Amino acid sequence: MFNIDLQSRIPVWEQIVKMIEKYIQLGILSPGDKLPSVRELTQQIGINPNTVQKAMNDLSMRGIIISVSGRGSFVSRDARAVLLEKAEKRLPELSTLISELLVSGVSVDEIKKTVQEAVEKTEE
Amino acid sequence: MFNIDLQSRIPVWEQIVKMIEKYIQLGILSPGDKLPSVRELTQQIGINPNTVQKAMNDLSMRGIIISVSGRGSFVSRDARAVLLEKAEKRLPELSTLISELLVSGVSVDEIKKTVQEAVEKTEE
Amino acid sequence: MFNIDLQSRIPVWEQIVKMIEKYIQLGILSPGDKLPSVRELTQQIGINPNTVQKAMNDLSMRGIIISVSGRGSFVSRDARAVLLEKAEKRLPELSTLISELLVSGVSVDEIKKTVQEAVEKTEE
Amino acid sequence: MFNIDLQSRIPVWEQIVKMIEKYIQLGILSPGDKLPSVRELTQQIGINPNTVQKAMNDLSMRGIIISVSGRGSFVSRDARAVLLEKAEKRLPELSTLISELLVSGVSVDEIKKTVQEAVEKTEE
DNA sequence: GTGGTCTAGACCACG
DNA sequence: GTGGTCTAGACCACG
Repeated sequence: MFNIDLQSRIPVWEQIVKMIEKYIQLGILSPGDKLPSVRELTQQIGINPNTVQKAMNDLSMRGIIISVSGRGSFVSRDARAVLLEKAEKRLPELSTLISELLVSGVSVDEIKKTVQEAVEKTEE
Repeated sequence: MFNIDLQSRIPVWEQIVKMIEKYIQLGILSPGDKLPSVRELTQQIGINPNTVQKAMNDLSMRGIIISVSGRGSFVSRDARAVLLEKAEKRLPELSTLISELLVSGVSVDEIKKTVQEAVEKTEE
Repeated sequence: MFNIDLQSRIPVWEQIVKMIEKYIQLGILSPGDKLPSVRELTQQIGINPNTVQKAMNDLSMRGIIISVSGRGSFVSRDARAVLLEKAEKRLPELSTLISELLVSGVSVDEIKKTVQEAVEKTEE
Repeated sequence: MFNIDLQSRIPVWEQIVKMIEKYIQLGILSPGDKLPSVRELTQQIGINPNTVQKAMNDLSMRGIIISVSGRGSFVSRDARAVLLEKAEKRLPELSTLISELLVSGVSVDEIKKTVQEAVEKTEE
């Protein structure tokens, strides 16, 4: 369930954050659902509790999950809204990436084809 | 001429690399042209010489520039080819980004609009 | 009748204590009145019996209620006096909060307005 | 310079956050100023580096400081604006506290006197 | 059992 | 030297 790459330049705690966000976006985790506990995730991923805790803390501070001491962590009501808002803010990244590719000599056709394929593949 | 963001999570040396690559791609620097010296760049950007050196080493190792000791660094003949090849390899990044945006709830229309605008803006 | 916020950082047992104190202060519960049993409260609030018990112990220890084994708990004679004494001790909290708000740049007017409104709203 | 109470129910990292916020609000630290390094604070306060790091991370995520790896942490441009915004959100706390005191039997006069004194003391 | 805090300390990339 | 990441593990209050 969790594919963590310890060699990646992306910190492990961020990878955990991304994974959980993805599960929420895909509807595998819905608002109100209980997340696995820090200890469970620790065992599943085979990693230190503090690293998991850091991921949970980040999600909690951004209002994506709500952590209740002694009870567990739960997907917040507006988790998806928060994630959508975050994604909207990433649209400039898309602009930048496309500019860079074009300037490097990648053709418009190639870019549009890649975009189209990504859209189709995701919508399945 | 050099917009370096010290607060960015991208290392300064990588930002310098990107800048020089961009100048080459835009034709501001052409094959055979002499690059400013490490000293000049250091002063212009107002940064540690080692950082500039690291950027130059990276460009040199990838065959984008050729450093001749005692004479300076020059844009290589096949600099643009190297950069195109690198860009082609970045197309999967585009796929990934689009998937992530879609999964987060960003609409296909919004993405296509952003892509179109970026293309038009760059082609001007 | 009991608004318990499980997500609050304030422990549930403290929230129960506050609620009961409030009922006494508002005269909904008067000296000599019998409190609902632990069982009743447990069901009403839908929470662990130990948590309710902990709240009762605290109230009992501070002389606000008197627990008679086998008979139940009753509001003590000097419950209100105890609560007033406790409140007087909280005046420094008020000072601290106001200082913090002022130092943060909140205007004196805004603070006085908030104070006035709170007074009027409570006195109704 | 740092009064940390290890016995307090407020976590040490939060106490550090509060301290730094206060210095910014009082103008002892101004936008652009460099904060002491994690290691310096660690020694000054006599506490574990991770605890200090946690405080810095919190300030950084809320946009109050900007941490530049390898260079240090700096007070952000809009640090004071962020702090003011946070304080405005705390005005309901003031309402609640006053209501609670009144309901407990504290007189309006006593409350207004305390408010007035706090204002005068802070404005000196 | 649960999340949260804290210590002690190693290691990393960057500048 | 700097911030950031991570491990290993203890302890706490709460429920």
